[in-house]
Amino acid sequence: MPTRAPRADAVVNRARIVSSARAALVESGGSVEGLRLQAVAKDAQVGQGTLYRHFPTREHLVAEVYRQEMTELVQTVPALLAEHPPLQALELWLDRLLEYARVKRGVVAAIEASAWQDLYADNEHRLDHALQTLLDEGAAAGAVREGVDATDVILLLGALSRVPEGQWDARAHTLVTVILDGLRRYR
Amino acid sequence: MPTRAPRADAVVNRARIVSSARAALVESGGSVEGLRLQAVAKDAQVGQGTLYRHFPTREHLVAEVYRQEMTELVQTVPALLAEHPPLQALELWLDRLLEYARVKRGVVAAIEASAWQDLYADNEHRLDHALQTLLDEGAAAGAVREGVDATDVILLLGALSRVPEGQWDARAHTLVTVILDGLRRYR
DNA sequence: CAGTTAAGCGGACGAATGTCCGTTACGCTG
DNA sequence: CAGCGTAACGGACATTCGTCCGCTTAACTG
Repeated sequence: MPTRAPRADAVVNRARIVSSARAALVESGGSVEGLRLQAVAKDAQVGQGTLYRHFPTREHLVAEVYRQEMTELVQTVPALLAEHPPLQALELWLDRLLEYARVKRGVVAAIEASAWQDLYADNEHRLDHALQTLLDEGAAAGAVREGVDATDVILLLGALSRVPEGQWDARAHTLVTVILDGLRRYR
Repeated sequence: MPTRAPRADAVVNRARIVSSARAALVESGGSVEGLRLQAVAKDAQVGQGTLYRHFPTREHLVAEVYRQEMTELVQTVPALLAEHPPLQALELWLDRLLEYARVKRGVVAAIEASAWQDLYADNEHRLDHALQTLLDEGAAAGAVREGVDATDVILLLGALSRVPEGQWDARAHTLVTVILDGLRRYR
């Protein structure tokens, strides 16, 4: 039962929506809740219904905009674990997340959203799975506390998406440090 | 230059708006972003403009709904500090916050909002000040890390307002524990 | 009490969101 | 290539938000 490929016009429209959303996110400083979907549809030259048909919620749209970033964050976990102890791997991974989020503020919001909804059709972008791997390896090594799962951490990392634009440098690293230290297992 | 007292009808309308908002929040499980202001105005039997005149944003409205809770959380800090070491006082205070938030899910959202806007006319409800006192005393005692301020902690506590209804028991205490342990200063 | 002032009102209005129905046009098949 | 099925479309519509203007009325003063 092979599903038919999307129509060519739908593929083009979808790409145009994503492109317009990406530009609008840059314009709004990565503010997902400030993303005006009507304006995105207009800029993409599609009707409003078309936008919602492709992306049922704004989270779906943002997740698609940042698909590449999510993939990279997920794919970097095995290499970090291969080269570093689990806790250090976790720290380096969080630093990488900070780098992404510094430039593209919507990434954290996309991560938050993807923790609660299955926004991608495959596991390649399941950042919660990747993060869970880091936590599991850390716990197995006795360096990360048990009883915390990836969703908990994503909830906490959500704080990053709420830092005002002008306070990123003052707060972001501190937040991640507190979270990381809270995850440590001290003996 | 004494300011005139509010008119009697305005006082009544304001109280009706708050009462309707409180009921609506209970109905929606404390979801602030799901609070429909038009419905609140209608239920309160006031015009839409009247609602916005009294409460310019939904955060102002929610802050008023939970004014009593905020006062109690603020006022409990000196007593906790008088009877316990700072870190333990902080822990007990966070436990108290959890109790409030368990029953009234909008309390954390009100705290979040009040960290960024001056929503109360006095300092009696400045929860960020109260929390800062706990952090300062803890740092002075060498038990809480330095370089973290109340706003950082409030950002992190924002995770609580995003825990889905059915997962509170599974996650809330863990989140607060991670935050608290991240705030500790280990030597 | 009457007159005045301005606090406070209601709801019309435009913008934005999300839904859905009639129409269009893409892609497949014979 | 023509015809058919249906994927996909545009945009009207109702709802909600937030603003603002003309009107109402509460409160003060002489």
